[in-house]
Amino acid sequence: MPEKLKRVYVKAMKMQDSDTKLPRRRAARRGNSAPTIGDVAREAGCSPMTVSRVINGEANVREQTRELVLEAIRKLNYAPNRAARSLAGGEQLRIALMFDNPSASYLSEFLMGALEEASRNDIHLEVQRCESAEEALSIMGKLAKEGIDGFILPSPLCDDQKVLDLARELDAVSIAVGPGKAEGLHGAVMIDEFQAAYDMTKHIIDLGHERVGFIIGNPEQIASGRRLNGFRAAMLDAGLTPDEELIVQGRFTYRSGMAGAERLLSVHPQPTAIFASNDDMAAATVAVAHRKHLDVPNDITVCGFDDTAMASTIWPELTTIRQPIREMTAWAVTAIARIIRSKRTDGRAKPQQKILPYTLVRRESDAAPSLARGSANSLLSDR
Amino acid sequence: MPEKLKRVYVKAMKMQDSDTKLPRRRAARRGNSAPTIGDVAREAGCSPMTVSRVINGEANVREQTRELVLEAIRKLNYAPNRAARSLAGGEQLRIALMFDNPSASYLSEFLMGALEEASRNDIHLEVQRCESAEEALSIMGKLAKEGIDGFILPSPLCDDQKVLDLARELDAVSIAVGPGKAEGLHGAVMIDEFQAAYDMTKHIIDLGHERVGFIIGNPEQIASGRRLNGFRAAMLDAGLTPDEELIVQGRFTYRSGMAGAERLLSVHPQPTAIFASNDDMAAATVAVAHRKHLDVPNDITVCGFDDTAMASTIWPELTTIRQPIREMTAWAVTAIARIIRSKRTDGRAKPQQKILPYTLVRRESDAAPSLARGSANSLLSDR
DNA sequence: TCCCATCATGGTAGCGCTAACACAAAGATC
DNA sequence: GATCTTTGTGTTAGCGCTACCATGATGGGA
Repeated sequence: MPEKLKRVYVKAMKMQDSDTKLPRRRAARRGNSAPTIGDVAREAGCSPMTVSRVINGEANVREQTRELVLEAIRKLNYAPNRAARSLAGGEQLRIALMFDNPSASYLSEFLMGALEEASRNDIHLEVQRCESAEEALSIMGKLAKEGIDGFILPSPLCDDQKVLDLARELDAVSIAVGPGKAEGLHGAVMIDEFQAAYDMTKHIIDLGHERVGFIIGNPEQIASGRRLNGFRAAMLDAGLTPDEELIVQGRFTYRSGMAGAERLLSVHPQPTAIFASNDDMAAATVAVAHRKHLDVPNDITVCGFDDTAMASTIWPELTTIRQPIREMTAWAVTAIARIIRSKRTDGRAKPQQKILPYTLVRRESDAAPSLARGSANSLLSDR
Repeated sequence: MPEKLKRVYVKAMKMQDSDTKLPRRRAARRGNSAPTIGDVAREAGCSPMTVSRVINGEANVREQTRELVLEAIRKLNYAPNRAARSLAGGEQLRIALMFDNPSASYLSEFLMGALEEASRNDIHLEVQRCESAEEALSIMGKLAKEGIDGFILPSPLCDDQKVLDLARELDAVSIAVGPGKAEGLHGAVMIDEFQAAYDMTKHIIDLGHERVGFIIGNPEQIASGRRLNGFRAAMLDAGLTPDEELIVQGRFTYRSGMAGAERLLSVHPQPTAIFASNDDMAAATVAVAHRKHLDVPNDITVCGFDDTAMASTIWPELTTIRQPIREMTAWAVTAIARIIRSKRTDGRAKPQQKILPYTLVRRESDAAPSLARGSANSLLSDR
């Protein structure tokens, strides 16, 4: 063993010598001299190969050696060079993150989750905005021709049948983020929309509300139906028959939320709570309520869904459901990587699905119904 | 020349031969066999080096050769391997994108601009969220120790003196995005906040308004003062003396916007227009106006600043100023790269500054003042 | 006791690309 | 015409890392 060590050292010394002879070469090549696997090896007294094994957590390294290497890494503050790694590894995954909804407040979460995970796994992420499903189709086609390995399709793209069809056709791996008909795709991450809506409804009921209004989301998105079903089920389970007059159609937009809220608030007796299928519509509901001089939450409880920036920007801040968007995209990225790998090895890979937990974020827009109910609308004070 | 070509061909053939002898090697190494620079060279009948030159747009390549190579590239659908490129290039820039403001609607634009540019230039981007200036400080310290090359500091981080001080101390290159005191930093990108506010004010005045209210932004951010000054200057230039009662302090938050709007709308005679220093405050102003049964824009014009998602979500959609956030971050990334390079070559680099053009986005929240002014508040119809 | 698995490690040969130099051919300069 | 430049191209030697095999040391079963 010492014999070998010596050999390594000698080689290292020789390299340094030749450096002295040709100083320009190395100095010019690498601007900042970050420590390499070789430096670590010299420090730990082993070969670069062993260091590589330790870094990659491979088996067959003696515990003692591993410790030595780890200490050397810590001492030199070594970090592996990604470029070299993926070059030598030979694997170069490219996956595209498509998104519609350019103003979606969850976009930042969405990007962050994907980005972080991609950089951790040396995956090249291509972020693609598209204004419409049609544009998505053409972009996907182009990328597929360039040989992209996978697509991440967030809602509402994964609600679009044409997009789904195309994704199925291409031989890239596609994963939906959000409640899509994942059939044909290679996987999907989502929360349990039904249960989340159920929980929120139950939360409202537990507060004491009996007349609860509901604004449905865009009928073209699958989430809308699931949320509505959750609402209905919770009402029924609480022994309350949902008043069909208090269930109105919306389209996930602020505008549609305003219209819905206007309708709901002109029903008699008025609902004491309104559960909107997303935050934009909930915010619109708050605005309409305020215009009618109803105080939120004292005269009326308003709850949203999604926990977008809107929810915590307006006043009062909205009680809503938070989706773990970041974890969802992170999972999507790793899942794609996993599927592609197993596809390259075994040939085929079975689709994966993941349901992540949501959170009911309670803020300031809900309260027990006021006792003096009915026509008594307390005037909103100026502050 | 034909003599040389032949040599190249021969070599290429030999390579293929050895491939045949050791088929596992290459096949196993690279999963998908993307064309390499060598394939292009063979196709074009020249050396890989020449192909490299063409790709990198270097001089000293005959026009005819360049065409040949370009055609080969097109034919093979070749795309350079990023990993190999940055490995061989020896340069590995790592820059951190710090951000506070987690709910900032411009975050997605912000990320997109940076991401795109970073991937174009093979720069490794590290996205870092921080909840506070303190956290930013500690993160920056940690990253600096890890040897990061640069920081991108968007507002409000670049308004914080401590952050600025730290950035100056570290030997990474820091660039502000937004109106910071860029002194000491290596550069800044921004729009002309003064002129933008001036233009918006002028737009409002040109509509016929004379009593224009203004809600100032967070006093700790430099943009606030500049926007205020722009407002004042435009009023003065139009021969209108700004009524000090109609200039109220805000803090860029929705809540502060509500308070400001309440104050402004209780002044007599009421202003016929309110210019809020950002969209959140403008949205709050719309909400307050609605609560007072003032129609926007017929009874009162409300304008914002920034063109965040909020501006185009609420109803009516806000007339506002759009900053070219995407271009700004893109510029920041390339500027950092440029500065670092010239720092490594010449030793020192002069700071860079860039002012990008903004746009006044006219939507539905502004109109000429109604003729029946004063106490006549037309009731808002239900739709 | 010998042989063959098994383990821990080292050596070698690239991954795809570019920096640096080499070199021949064609002008430019005296 | 001899020398120096310039121009267009090729050759060589890596960048930092990992796949693949080779090797030497162990250990158990024949």
